[in-house]
Amino acid sequence: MRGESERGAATRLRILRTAADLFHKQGVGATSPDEILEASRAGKGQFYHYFGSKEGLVHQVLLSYIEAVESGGGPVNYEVRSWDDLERWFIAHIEVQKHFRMLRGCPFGTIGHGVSEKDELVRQDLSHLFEIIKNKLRAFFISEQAQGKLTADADTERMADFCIAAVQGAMLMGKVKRSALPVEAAVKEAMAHLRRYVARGASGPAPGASVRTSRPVRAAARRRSRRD
Amino acid sequence: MRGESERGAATRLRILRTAADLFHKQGVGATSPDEILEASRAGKGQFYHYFGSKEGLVHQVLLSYIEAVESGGGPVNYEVRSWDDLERWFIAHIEVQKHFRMLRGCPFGTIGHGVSEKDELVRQDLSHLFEIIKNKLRAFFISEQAQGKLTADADTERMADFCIAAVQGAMLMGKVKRSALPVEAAVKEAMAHLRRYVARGASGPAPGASVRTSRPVRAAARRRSRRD
DNA sequence: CATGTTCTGTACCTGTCAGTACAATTTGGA
DNA sequence: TCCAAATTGTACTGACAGGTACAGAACATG
Repeated sequence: MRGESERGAATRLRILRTAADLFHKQGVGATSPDEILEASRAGKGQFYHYFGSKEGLVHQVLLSYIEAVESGGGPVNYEVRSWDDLERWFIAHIEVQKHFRMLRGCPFGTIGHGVSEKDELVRQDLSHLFEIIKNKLRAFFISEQAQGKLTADADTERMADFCIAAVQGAMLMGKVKRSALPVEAAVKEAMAHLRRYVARGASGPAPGASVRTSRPVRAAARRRSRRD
Repeated sequence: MRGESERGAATRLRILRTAADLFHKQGVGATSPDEILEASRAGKGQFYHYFGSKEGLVHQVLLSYIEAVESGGGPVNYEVRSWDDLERWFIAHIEVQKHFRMLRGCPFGTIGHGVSEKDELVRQDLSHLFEIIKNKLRAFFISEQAQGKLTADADTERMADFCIAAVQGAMLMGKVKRSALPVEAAVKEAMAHLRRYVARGASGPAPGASVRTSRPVRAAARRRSRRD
């Protein structure tokens, strides 16, 4: 017998998913191994067998997030190829938050705010994760720029940083105020700002102004836990 | 003898300030009363005499933040009366973060991300705090609008929400990446966006483009703890 | 200086934290 | 079938969490 059996992999994944959900709900610090184990119906044995320590679990959770961002498995699609895609990317975050009745922020941001000097490894994982997201967004801006569709003053790196900051800040406000209004306000302004970098007379698809709910996001969010 | 003596008030304030610093540094959940008490050289007796519980302490810390925002005691000036004031408001946040070597985020945001459903009182305090800040920023936009200095599509409430979200998100990214670059990028884009609401031909002071360090902020930040 | 009040320090309590030890059980291949 | 590795549950540990009890010290006023 070598490596991991099917049963083991299932248990491991069950713990991982439960942990991710609890971390998102109440933060890493406020979540004990015991709580995760009870919710995932597993024992201490498995936990330390598969993850070694709580920090190891957090690392694995973040790796799974990175995987989801890169492969598109999560409720948010990071493959942005048009301005409408970008708008959907923004709105997807609002939808996820609404799905949890405005009780939670962004899972990445929630973990990020909990890091201190002692959690250097976690910080690096998160930094990497945000860097991946940034580069995905930036790739779109660069592509547009290469086609001459952006104004001269557009800075693709700054634009990507701005997108992420706006979304993170918006979701924090949504959680603190338990309201979607500030989130929608911030996202709307952010999107308006980015669209102003579209060069006039560019032949790209006309930027639609309507803010609609993206269906795929809703469906994906529904897949996730419904209880809080 | 009635009320609080001078000595008592001093101890109380010492605990309060130490707690605020530790909460900012490592979050509420990761800070124990014992740790606060040791750092402020006080005993358990005082702690529960003055604050009743840890939650009571958090409440008092947030009240002191509200007071600082309203009276202008802190390192950030929330009395915005010009576009340059607004730019200084943005930059002040970056300066505070730099002062702590990019190891911390915003004190409000750090506490905010730690709240869960169990901390409803804390959440309300924070919501109130952000509302005050929002209204201070909004007051400036409304004033500009009343003078016909804003374009027709400017929405003062959304603009204020956007300011706060941008700053909060920017500071989170700064902390996670331990770099001021994404913070400066996000703040620059946010400021550029807001300035585009300035009506052409308005007679207000010409929006300066330079991003300089505001001296008063530096001095105020220096007053705070230097150790991490 | 008598006295009740405020202020302060220490000892202690119960529960939970992250983690270990280890035995029991299941499993897949020879 | 038999074995060794993989998997699982339970009991236990020292450390620390938030909080209480309480006695002693300082203090303002009569």
